[in-house]
Order: sequence, then C-alpha cells, then structure tokens
Amino acid sequence: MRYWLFKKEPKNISIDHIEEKGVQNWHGVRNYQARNFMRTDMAIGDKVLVYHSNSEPSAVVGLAEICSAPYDDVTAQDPDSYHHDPKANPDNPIWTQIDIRFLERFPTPVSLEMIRSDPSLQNMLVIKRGMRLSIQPVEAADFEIVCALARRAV
DNA sequence: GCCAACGTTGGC
DNA sequence: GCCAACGTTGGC
Repeated sequence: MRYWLFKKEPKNISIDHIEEKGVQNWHGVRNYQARNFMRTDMAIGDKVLVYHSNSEPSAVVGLAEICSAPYDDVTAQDPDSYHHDPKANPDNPIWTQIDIRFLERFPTPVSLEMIRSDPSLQNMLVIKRGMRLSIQPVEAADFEIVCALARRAV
C-alpha cells in the first residue's frame, strides 16, 4: 500500500465536502506529474492525507482512501468548467481523476508549521520550497507520524 | 530544442 | 494582496 497527500484549497474541495459526500471525485488536476501518479502508481485502498492549502492555517486535516480506478476527468472537456482545457476532447481526454472515500477527520490538524518544526518530518515534500504538486507521494513512516500527531486529543 | 514571457500556485 | 517559484507556451 502507498500513501499520498492530496492538496486542495478548501473553498474548492474541503474535508467537509468529502465527509458530507462520503465519496469525492478528485477532479481538476492539470499537472502531468500529478496525473501520472493517479494513472500508474495508485491502487484502491491507498491512504490519502487530505491537505487544505491557502488556508488558515494550511494543514493536513483528515484521512481518506483511494476507492476507484483512474478515469477520465471530463471537466476538461466542458467549456463552462473552471478547469476547462481546450485541447481535451473525447478522443483525447488528457486528464484523469480518481475517487476517494472519507475515513476520518483529524481532531488536531497538522499544520505546515508543525510539519516544518518536527525533526522527523523534514523529508516531506509538502514543506519543500516551491513545491506546488497537488498530489504528492508520502513515505509510510511520515504518514504514521502525521497520523499520530493528528489523532492526539486537543 | 532553447529559453523568455507568461500564468498559476500558494505561503505569508 | 504580494511575490517567489514553478510549469507551460510559443517564437525562433
């Protein structure tokens, strides 16, 4: 099993949305590296840290799991979509999405600052300068540490 | 295939 | 809202 961090501004998709819907399609990814993670490296059951970016504070706020195979992100073909890509069409959908299932909301969100100040989490991609990937692989050890921090009672 | 210009991301 | 850092685009 692999571990991932999915980043989104909460005004687009938040842990509230994911909990409410139970299953959330993760659409709107328009970066080839992030797309290729979905296409080739993810499997059903992989665990996903849900991260709120551009937030107060930006933080890992919950846990989900991959619950579908990758499939076409048709919002790319919709001229009215915020995520429209004029190069995408049914013969060449270009972009991919995947479904995640809500598992848990963390009692203690793990903020960027907490990750940055934890000596054992210094390899996490999310704190790397200039890191903008919206889908990032996470090491198993880092995943366990983040979950342990997040599940502490406040 | 280089690389400058541009648009976007996202922390602050 | 600012702006550093990055990915993408397109002229050459």
